[in-house]
Amino acid sequence: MSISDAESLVMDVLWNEHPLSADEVVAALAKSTDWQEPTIKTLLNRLLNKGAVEAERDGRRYLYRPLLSRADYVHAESKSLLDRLFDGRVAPLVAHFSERRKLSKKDIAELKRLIGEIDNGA
Amino acid sequence: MSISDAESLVMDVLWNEHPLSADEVVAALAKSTDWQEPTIKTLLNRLLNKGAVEAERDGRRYLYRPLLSRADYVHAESKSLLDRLFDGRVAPLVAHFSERRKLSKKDIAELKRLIGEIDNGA
DNA sequence: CTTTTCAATTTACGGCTGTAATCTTTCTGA
DNA sequence: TCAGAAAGATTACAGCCGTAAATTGAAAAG
Repeated sequence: MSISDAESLVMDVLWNEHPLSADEVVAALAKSTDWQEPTIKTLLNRLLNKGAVEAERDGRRYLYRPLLSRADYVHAESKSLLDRLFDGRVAPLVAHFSERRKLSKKDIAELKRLIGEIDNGA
Repeated sequence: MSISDAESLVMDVLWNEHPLSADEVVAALAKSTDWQEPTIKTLLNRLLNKGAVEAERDGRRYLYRPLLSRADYVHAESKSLLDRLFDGRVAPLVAHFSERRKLSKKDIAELKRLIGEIDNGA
């Protein structure tokens, strides 16, 4: 039920646009990786077996679409990190990056806005 | 140079207290895992070979202490997640948890405090 | 000095992952 | 209808990981 790093790059393509044929996935990944076509076929198959994508027949080929949502994936990954390293909470992570001076201006501005939003019940 | 999940539990013990003998590490992990002693010896050795811990002879045994700091480990793990999923920034992660209503009162209070601190140059 | 006994090191092994080649099936064009 | 091509499915294989047993080496005890 868990998705490996390589598999998640395939999911990225499908989250971005779907349904797609295997060939289209291969074309999209040619830009960001140097994987051969059979490699990507393997990854699609593993994702199928895991139930992370589904395939619908379209003539002689299949069209793939994600079953797992990107938001759910992101959440599972993030929660796992927070649980392991930050007592399951978000604030200690922010504190860590703040201590290391790794918050950008943009981050700080956005955090302010978020806190403001939350404050008036948004 | 990267530390696996099982290895990180061993590091946790050493970050908590060091130097420790292998036996002491085994004793500490007996509480949280059901690993056998040889398993933990293996993990200590792998960490040694990776340079994540060092060992100092003490009679017939060794005393282990971490070379990699917990803060550096936490940072590397967190940065990797942020890079993969949140465009390398902290704020989008906070936004994600906010959208999912996964920020505790405690989180929100602490975030407010952090932003306040940053604002007057702390 | 020899034997026993620990602690550490080496070896083991199945499963998952990254990476891919090969085989099989099924359209499609001749 | 038969051969060639295209797509998917199966098989491969080395490295890492979780988990641990077996071996070695050195210290302590007799």
